[in-house]
Amino acid sequence: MESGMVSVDRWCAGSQVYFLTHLHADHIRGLTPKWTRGPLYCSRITAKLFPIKFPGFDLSLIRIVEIGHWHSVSLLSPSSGSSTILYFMAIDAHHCPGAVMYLFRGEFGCTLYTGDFRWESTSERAQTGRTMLLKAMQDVKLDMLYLDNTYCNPTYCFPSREVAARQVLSIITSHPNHDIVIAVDTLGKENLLLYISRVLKTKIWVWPERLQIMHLLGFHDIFTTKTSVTRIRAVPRYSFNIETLEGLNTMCPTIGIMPSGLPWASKSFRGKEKLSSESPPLLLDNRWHTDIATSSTSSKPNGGSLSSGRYDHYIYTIPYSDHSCFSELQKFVEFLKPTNIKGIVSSSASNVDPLYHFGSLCRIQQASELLCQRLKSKRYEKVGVIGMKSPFGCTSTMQLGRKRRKRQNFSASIHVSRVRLLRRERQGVKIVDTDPD
DNA sequence: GCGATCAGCT
DNA sequence: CACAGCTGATCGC
Repeated sequence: MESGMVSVDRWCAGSQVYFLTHLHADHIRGLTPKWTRGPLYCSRITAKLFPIKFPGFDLSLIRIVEIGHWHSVSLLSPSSGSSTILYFMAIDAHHCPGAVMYLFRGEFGCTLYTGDFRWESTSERAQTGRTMLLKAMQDVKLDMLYLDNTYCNPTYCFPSREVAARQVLSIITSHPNHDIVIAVDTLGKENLLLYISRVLKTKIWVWPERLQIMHLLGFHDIFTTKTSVTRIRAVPRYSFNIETLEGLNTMCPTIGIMPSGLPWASKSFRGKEKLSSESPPLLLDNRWHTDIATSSTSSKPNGGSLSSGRYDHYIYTIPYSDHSCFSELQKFVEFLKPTNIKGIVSSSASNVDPLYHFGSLCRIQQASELLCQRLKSKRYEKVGVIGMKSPFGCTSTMQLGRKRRKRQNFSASIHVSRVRLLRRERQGVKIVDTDPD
């Protein structure tokens, strides 16, 4: 296969088929309602939600990929004109509704693109995925793994969502007379809300657009837009801050719950925190990455007694994450034993290269060599292209989207040149050669 | 004027 | 630090 035939979460011109893993904003950047570049493959749930994100989108371009089934598409080599068949399967990514990983097989070999995913290896859901992957790859090795390396660092350690959900519930039940606001995005963390609703036998308020999404997802009697019927509200994360909580507390005692895998999520509130010596601190410390992760439920305010002190009086951060933690990534890689790995999130301060941590788990002998090459060339990279030897001796490439991450600290001149390079990339770099990466 | 893209922020 | 995603500025047709 030549370059530009297949794109995943990447929406530049030049591919014959386009794959979407899920509908979060950083994976659909570049996709517009006027899309005409080619067929777009996605899961059934994503297809159902699609018109909300892209009203007026030509739905005849959407191809639904059923989870757990092999699909195929014939692709044309732009230079030789010969055709080749791409086989692909979607596997539940356990991230947000509709999120899938894609397993590709073709003359280029076997590639798995996880997109954003959570691999709670002990859960029943992950067992299904494990079985599916085992069955789909029983006779082949995985040549390339594109991995959600959001938390690909041993410092990222957090419990399963089941455990985190119990922590959230415990906080709510320990504040029986408080209003509760929970920060959520436009998609994701539905299971947390469903769990709260089920156990507490209460409806949960959501904003009108979110209610529409809940209805499309099939949740009809659980959510409401009437504030009078419940003390629990799920609110947009961007509306969730110290000022909002302080404002709410002038009217009614209210606590906020921030479900996030980011260990520093609570710190972002510190800048605006107004210290009060009278009321006790309510925020959970963020040491869950060391102790709470291993305890069943620990939701007592300040239960872990962080030495650096208190955070906000109203906001609890809970390690409820839709991305895999480091140990889960490790298990995933051990399970798949890929020949090579590449992160789908480009470099940032604490997200290091998957090859650095998992290179020894790969089957390639030259892991360190590859890493050296990568470190030299990755700074300005946005677009990933896989190049693999096929069983037939030709080289193939596939264009893949990369998440954009905030830039690091650079000197002014380096920063400027990097901005320029990044800008050029965002305007669409066409990959012609096989990437040595 | 409008949609697409980007910077900045949380 | 930045999960995902908003707002407002700017670009380009």
